[in-house]
Amino acid sequence: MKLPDQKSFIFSVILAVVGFVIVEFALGSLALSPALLFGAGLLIGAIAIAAMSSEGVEETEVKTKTLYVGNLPYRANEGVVRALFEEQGKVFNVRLLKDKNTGKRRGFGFVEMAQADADNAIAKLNDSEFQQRTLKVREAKQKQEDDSSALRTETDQSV
DNA sequence: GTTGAGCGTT
Repeated sequence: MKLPDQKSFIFSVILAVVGFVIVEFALGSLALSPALLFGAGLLIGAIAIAAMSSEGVEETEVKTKTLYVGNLPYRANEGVVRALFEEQGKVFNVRLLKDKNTGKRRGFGFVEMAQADADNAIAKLNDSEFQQRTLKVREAKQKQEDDSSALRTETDQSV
């Protein structure tokens, strides 16, 4: 059993609270015991979370790898980069980083693809010309949260 | 509206 996204989980909790309130109003008019109302609310919440979880597990089997894309032209947006990488495989996510203060594009970003397609995209798109600029496509360094045993970060703290 | 080595946010 695996939990869905953090966003889906939070949404499930909200749904559980809403279900609890609904049960309160529905059964409250019947003048039942508060303990029974609380139990019914927890039951509705559990059913809601189980339903949301079963929906999230359906597509959690895909193994993705994050790619670092550098030396991008400033005029490039996420749509063009996504279209470029989709020529090599399925693209799950594209993030072009912008400066937090000014909001301008910083000229690099991250593309999330499948593992095989990601390796193919590196070989095809690295040092390739894109809008008169030489792209730098490499494997992303750290921020990817995946169990890929290829890169294992070991803490070098001395005993 | 500008610039040009780099590894990041919900």
